[in-house]
Amino acid sequence: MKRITIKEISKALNVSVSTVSKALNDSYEISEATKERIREYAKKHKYRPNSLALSLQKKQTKNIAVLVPSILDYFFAKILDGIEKVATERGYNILTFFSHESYEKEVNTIEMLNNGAIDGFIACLSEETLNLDKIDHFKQVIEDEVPLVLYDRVHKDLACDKVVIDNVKTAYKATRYLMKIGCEDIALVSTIDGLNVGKFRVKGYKKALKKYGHTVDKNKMVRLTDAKLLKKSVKKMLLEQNVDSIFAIDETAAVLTLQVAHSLGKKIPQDLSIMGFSNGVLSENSTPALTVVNQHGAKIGEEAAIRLIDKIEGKVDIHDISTQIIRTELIERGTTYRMYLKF
Amino acid sequence: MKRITIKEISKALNVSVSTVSKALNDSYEISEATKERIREYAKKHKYRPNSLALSLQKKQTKNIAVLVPSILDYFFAKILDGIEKVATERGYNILTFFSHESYEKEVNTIEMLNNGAIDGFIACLSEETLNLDKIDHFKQVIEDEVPLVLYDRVHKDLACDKVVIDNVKTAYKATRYLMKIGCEDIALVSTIDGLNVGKFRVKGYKKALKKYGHTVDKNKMVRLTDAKLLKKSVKKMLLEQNVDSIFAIDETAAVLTLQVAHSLGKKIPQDLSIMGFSNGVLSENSTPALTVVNQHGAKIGEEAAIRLIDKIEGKVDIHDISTQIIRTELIERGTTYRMYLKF
DNA sequence: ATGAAAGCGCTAACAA
DNA sequence: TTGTTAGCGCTTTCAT
Repeated sequence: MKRITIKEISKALNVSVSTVSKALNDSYEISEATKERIREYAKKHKYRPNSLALSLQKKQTKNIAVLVPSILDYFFAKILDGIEKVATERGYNILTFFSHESYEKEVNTIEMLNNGAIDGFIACLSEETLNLDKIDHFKQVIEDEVPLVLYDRVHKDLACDKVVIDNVKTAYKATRYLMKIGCEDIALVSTIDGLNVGKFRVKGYKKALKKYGHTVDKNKMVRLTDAKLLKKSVKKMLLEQNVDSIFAIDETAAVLTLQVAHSLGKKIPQDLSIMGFSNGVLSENSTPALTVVNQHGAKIGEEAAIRLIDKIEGKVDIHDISTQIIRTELIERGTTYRMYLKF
Repeated sequence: MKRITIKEISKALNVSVSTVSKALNDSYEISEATKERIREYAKKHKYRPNSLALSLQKKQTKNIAVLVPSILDYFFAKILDGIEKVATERGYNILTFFSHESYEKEVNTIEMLNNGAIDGFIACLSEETLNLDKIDHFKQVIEDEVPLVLYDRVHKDLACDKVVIDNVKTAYKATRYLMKIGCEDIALVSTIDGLNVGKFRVKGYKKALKKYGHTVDKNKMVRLTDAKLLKKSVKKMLLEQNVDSIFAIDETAAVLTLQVAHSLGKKIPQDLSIMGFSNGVLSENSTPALTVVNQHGAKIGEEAAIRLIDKIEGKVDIHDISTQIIRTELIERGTTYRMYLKF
């Protein structure tokens, strides 16, 4: 059965299109009798207003675009889930795009969409974009006054709303916690050294070490993207260096570190404490379960969506930009040994 | 800077809107000189055609809706990733909705969208929908002749395209493999007994047992949704029953089973073999890594998208419906002990 | 080679 | 209370 239009209803019922439109929108101008007649006919023929025509007219689509580096990453999945939740509640649909860390995909997506197809953007910069340091496509969005909210991986030169965590502070907290429970030689392992957030975490780690009189030792920092190479390096470090704990600043690093430790026959946490970052399924289900600093993915997504929609609906002035910092939390589980609790 | 329209260009250049339209579409009717003038002006003022107006006119949105039970499930994330890949390649955007296994959310989503907002649906039935056995909302979509492709969790009464795996056969294969490598007492653990796919897998398991002369023993089947209860039951089973292997028909079941086995001090795979289903991050990163029957999530998504878009673009007749069965594969890893290889 | 006009489906200001 | 008309931004026939 073909979809029916307002025009066809008007013809069938011998009234004008505007009468039909008003009746269907329950306008006070139309008599109850006419309304009833029209409603009945509409219902019978399963009338559904064409959303494109509405959008064109109202100049708003109720669609928002969401750019995600990778949906296979649990942290981003949680963020997207949070975004979708709020969007649905507030009557918006989300168009999702996975950049797979490609600058080109990111640019293409934005260019394709920045033409009235959506009411706003929620995005996380791809790794390549960050490395290339090319952000003109986002600048264009801002210039066009299309609402834009960046999350997690942001850029200081982009004057728009942001929802992030404090990576430096969180890493600082995590490192300090390890010292608190008695660790003396805290190593660091990272598979995300190419990301600004990764660098921030290293910064926080170093800061904490210095603050409490420890020295930063290059030999106790393994920062590699390749899993095999990283495991090899961690193994070497564990064998050659004096290390009683490891701060793995991303989930992959944590899992790999745990595997190396197991393969070396280390008892976790007695022989070695491990602190993870971000609370994914892997961290939760490892043996032992990982102690981590958790970033609330869902919350990040929700806040980003709230902010964006507030902007879209004019509840917040388009020029009023803010950076929202979502709190992180330490979850103590099985990979850290609490010798005592200092300070 | 506000976005510019074709009308404004026409005014500025003192030509008609149709001339501008044709010029921008590189029509042969327009002189090169005029085209150049118009193109230049358009470029200078960053003209972008309004996609809504185009959609309204062409009666196609280049948007497809994707319904996913939960994006936090790695298997579904892979499927969505596959869908997005194909959609992007073929110039379509995807609107994503997460039902969180809610019938109501599913119905609302479909009703909201079935009005020209999208060109087609790709969906996986929610658990609640399956249990309620209410599928009128999908029937309506089919009746409206809006292209629809169902994946993974489908329904026999829905006459539309489907992309699935053969759950019975795959479970049969997995069970038979365990027997092949020498297992005599194969138990089954499931956390998805509420799903039709779960029931199919149990069926395949039983079928294999019978086929090779084993008896189906209720005491060796644990089917519970709650993690705590399930672990307790599995533990009990492992202590009281004679079991040399376990077929965990979903990833959660596999992980929990592994945890119980560890807690009981079982050596895996020497004391107990475990076969998982679906190859998620957990299966890959467990210790030991799980032997699993893998379902190719990305492939499922890609095929679903290809089929849908072919339907949308009329490359396939709307009434020509098919069920595509994606092959599964056994990945042998660390949780199965190969005593020998029978048959 | 260019333009006028109709139409996609709908809303809304204005008229009757 | 109901209808006429213009317009959202664009494409496309049909004139010119």
